[in-house]
Amino acid sequence: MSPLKLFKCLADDTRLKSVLIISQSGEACVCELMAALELDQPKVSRHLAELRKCDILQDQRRGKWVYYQLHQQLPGWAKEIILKTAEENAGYYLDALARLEHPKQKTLPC
Amino acid sequence: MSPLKLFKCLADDTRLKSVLIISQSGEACVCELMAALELDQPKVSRHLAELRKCDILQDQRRGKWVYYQLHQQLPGWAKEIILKTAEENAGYYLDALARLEHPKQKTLPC
DNA sequence: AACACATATATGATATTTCATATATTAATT
DNA sequence: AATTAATATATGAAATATCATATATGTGTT
Repeated sequence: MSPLKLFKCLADDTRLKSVLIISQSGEACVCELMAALELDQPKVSRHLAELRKCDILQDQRRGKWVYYQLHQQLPGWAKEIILKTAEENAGYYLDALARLEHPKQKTLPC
Repeated sequence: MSPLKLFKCLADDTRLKSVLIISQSGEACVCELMAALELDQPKVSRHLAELRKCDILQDQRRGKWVYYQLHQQLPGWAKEIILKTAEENAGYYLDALARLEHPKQKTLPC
């Protein structure tokens, strides 16, 4: 993971919010992120694919749903940058995070 | 300084190397950065202008030379991200830093 | 001081490349 | 068949590079 690659990946509103939300919630599936970010499915999916391809996120299918979380092999410095950014800029993503339906609260399917 | 703006500004090879070099050297003028990065003058100047406009760097003219350093009002979290990135990714910019001529060592003008 | 000239930096204009979006389609799971 | 997710393609928008030119400072000469 080069620093340039990390910053390029985080230099987009959809991708940055996705990463920050996931860093705070632990994980999220595509349809939850669609609701949180208020974006259509191909758009969310494409950006998640990019984050997956540069090893910032990892995906895990559970039945119909694909859950994304921070990549296990994300270097420590990169993880610290993401967490520091999330801690100090809650206002940037907090309303989106509030729209994130968590599995246990979830009443309706996506 | 929004996190998105910071990451967008750092998402370019020339700008990221400039910021990391300056974070380690304290300051550098345009002609020193040209030598360090092995790039032509307009290219360096434009990228520095962008970093200046989004308040990551500040400039200071001393005679013919314009010196750039980290902006005094850069938020703590942003400065920490830059320093952490520099500490943990020396290999990314170290050869460029080695080409940076410092004022006291400088024998020739730019 | 006025002038010519060299050096350092910034910017305008434009071509090129990169990136994001939209729409349509396909794949996988139940 | 319905739901969830991924991808292909076309299009538009934004970032970047390049070349030329402008501005600012400094030096030397008369």
